[in-house]
Amino acid sequence: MEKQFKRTLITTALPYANGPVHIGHLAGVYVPADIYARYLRLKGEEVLMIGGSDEHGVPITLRAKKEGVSPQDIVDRYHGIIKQSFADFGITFDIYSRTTSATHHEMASDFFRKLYEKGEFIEKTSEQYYDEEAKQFLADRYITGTCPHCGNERAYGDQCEACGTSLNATDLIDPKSAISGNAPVMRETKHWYLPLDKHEAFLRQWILEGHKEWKPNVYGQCKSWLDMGLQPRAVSRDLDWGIPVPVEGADGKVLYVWFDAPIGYISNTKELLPDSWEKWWKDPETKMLHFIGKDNIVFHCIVFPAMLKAEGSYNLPENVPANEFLNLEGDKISTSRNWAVWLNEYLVDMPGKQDVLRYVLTANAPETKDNDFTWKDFQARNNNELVAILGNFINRALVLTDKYFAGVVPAAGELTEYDRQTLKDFVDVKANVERLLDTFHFRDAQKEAMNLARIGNKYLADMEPWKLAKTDMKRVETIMNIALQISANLAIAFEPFLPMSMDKLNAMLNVSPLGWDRLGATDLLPAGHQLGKAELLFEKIEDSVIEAQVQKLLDTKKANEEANYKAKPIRENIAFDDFTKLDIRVGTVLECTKVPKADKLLQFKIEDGLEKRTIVSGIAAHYKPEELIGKQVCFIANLAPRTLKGIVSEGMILSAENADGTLAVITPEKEVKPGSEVK
RNA sequence: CGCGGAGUGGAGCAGUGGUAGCUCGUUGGGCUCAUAACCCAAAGGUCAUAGGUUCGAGUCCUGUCUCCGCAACCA
Repeated sequence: MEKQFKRTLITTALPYANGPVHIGHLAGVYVPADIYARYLRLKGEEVLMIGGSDEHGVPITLRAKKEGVSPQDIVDRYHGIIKQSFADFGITFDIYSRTTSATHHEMASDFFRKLYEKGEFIEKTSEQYYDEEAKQFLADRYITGTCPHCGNERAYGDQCEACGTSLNATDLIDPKSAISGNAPVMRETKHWYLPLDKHEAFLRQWILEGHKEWKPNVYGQCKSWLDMGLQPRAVSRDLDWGIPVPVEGADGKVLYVWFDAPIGYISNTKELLPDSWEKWWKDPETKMLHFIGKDNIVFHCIVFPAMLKAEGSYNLPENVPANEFLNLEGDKISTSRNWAVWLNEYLVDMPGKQDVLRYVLTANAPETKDNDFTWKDFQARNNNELVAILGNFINRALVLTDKYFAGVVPAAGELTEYDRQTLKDFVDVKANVERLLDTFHFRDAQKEAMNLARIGNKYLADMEPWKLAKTDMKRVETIMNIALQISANLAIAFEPFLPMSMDKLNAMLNVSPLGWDRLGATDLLPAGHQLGKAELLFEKIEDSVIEAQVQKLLDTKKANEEANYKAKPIRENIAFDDFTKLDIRVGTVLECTKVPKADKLLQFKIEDGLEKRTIVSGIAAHYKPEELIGKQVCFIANLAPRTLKGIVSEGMILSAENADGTLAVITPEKEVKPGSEVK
């Protein structure tokens, strides 16, 4: 079972280049990957860490259009910001490239062509919306129209952002092309599909039998997909931004982003190592790991391996240590709602505190379930752990040495039993940290490293060298020697986690970085060694700083809500006859129950003055059934019936909707006879 | 009976069969070298819930409830 590998290839999820990166990205993917990479490098192992921006896909083209610039301008901007953020946080990519690179275009094209020539694709023709003036097919995001649910006239073909409903392009009333503004027509288009079903048996064996050691969330989701049965997935799109499908008769078609993006891992390796990249991808002695978030599990465990397997010459990942999501102050992190801590802004507000964030995100990493980032917790971990335990211990050791020995490492004399026990604990720390890192338990590994500082604090407290200094300076020499050896060990143990602070510590100890194999040694600092200048490793963070960050979040949230609120423009005039076609009535709610197995639906029995009628309405999130019984509501009485969850709904209850999506049903000001017309 | 993850002391989290643990917080004490930091001790949990398997269950099985993500659903 235990395979031996010569080298490790680490890939990190490619962030999408239509915005900066935030703490969720860092916590879920890049910090753990970087810790792991640094750890292996410290051990002297051969390791490569690959990253890059994902720069194709529809959202980037839409954003470009909105801002009146080219897609290339958009990706250039965010690729730059993202790359800088990673560099600032000490994420040690061997290469951070991008999917618009020439190398990647060539690699992805070649990959597609090889699968094409091997007959690994199937071709299918289907009908999609086409813009005759712009002469192109329209992706769902390129179609706008009236939302059939809330009447929002600017709903997209895949989703209405006003009511949050996900839609099919064909659901939109009065669809319009986002490019020309014209009504699109249906036209046939051909696409290539990767028949995942063909690889199902292999994947089932490979994952479910061969990789039972994968994390439960990863294994569980793979099993779920495999048990549901895999379907062919389209690998091409009608779009002009992306990598052209490299076969005859594919004009105007590009590779679908999820096909092109993971190949970016390969391209970036090749860009870095044009001559030896294949060793990293095809030599079975290379161990490949994908660091990703839970949203990417299916692509990295099912789809990409199927692609690699179909191609035939590549390795498959050995493990996919996917993390869950990080929330922020109790709410889901959201780019569109600006609910995030952006890395580039953090660096402005908290200069020099990259390691603090790295520490907090690791200490509270969403390894087994979604976790919550709060500023209060950030402050507590900084002040109570980094400052009080780690920083304070280092400071105590150095200040005492400075005071008694003018900053020169004293020699250790005869060891007491207590000294020996303390030194022995080092060795255990090394073994524990290694075991935890080897199994991707970064949170626990960091905690174990922190234990070393606790051991140090306890040692000083128990030995009380400041008291002995009055009577037994010889003994103080030994004590301080040991305290300094602990400090030097800390510099090694924390190197993967807090690289910048450990650089600082190394300078304070006046040593160059020590290798991982030296961790646990008790002679890292020889007697007579002159230490550098003592500084504070970490600083306390005051309440006011934290309050400012919380306020900033609340402000942006509020500003966002207000900026988003704008009464919708009035639609074009209609003839009076059009209005009279609508039969709006008042009815009394006789019964109201929740529709089982549907989150949003309430089922009503309405007294309409004729025969009672049944209406299903999607307002369960806003009203409890009993709140509405006995009330009068307005409804459209002559809307064609429609079946929802097996119930025939005979009309539509009218309600007014706030910008934030909350609803209020429309009720007559005085009670009227059921069935009264609304005019 | 849609799929997956999760429900453990005040907070955040570990813990996949053998005396319930960690960090923070709280309370009391000690120390004073140190960034009012450090050290010790204590209080605090019927491990969501009901059954079952077992000599023994937080840990395995079954039912129920709740939360998160995905899917469906918003006439």
